[in-house]
Amino acid sequence: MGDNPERPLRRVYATLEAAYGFQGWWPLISRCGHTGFDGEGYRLAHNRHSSLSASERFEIAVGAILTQNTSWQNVRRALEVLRRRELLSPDALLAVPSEELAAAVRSSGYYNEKAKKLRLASEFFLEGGYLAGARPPTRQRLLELWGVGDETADSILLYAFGVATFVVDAYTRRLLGRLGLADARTPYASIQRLFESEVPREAELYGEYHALIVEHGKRHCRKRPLCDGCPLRRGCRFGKDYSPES
DNA sequence: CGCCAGGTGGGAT
DNA sequence: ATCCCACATGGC
Repeated sequence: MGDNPERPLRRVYATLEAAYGFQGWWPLISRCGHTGFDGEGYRLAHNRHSSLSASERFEIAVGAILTQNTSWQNVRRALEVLRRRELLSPDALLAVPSEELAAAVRSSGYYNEKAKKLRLASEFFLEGGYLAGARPPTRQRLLELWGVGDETADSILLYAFGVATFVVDAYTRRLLGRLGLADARTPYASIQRLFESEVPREAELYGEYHALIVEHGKRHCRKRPLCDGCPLRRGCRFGKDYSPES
């Protein structure tokens, strides 16, 4: 995958994979088998050799909500607190007072709203029986949940349930903008369609692609771009050797 | 200090 | 449909 000039997003994938290597998202604190803290990264978990437990699925959904407009660093601390207090299950989470839950996720910001979102999501998963049978909810059902929008719904579907839906986030939008493939007003669904029409519809591939975009977003494609050494310099409007064709 | 980080819902235009 | 805003912490 990667060298079809008609499909620029295949080439982008190949370039990012070559530059950063296999990512293997989603980062799961419960799979690192240790106590504490490791500076940059928890081990990645979701790859084709390992399927997820109900508890891991729930942790992913919680992380997807907590990371709304928030750095993963801050989310990770909150997840650690939740784990230490044994609140990383829908039942346990619903059993504590809202104020206590909010305090636990304080570091992730918007903690009152996020506490409410976590409670609603917990009820949703319990009542739908989604975690037990690993039977994914529909996208539409997820979107009916207060606090779950397009990106969060797709993240949960893709990373917690292995449904092949492409996740579009701020990094994705920014990258496509700089590559001249979208602009600030391109709707979520259009960007998603762009990827899904070009990239073979496989959950592993979508998961890896999104992870690579996030890595690229952190290393180079920030709001203020760091074009030095950027693997996508060629073909990017911010790069020195911009050329629309290549 | 100010800006930024893997958004979302509610309200006004 | 499309803007505008509140929501909030921690790192640089």
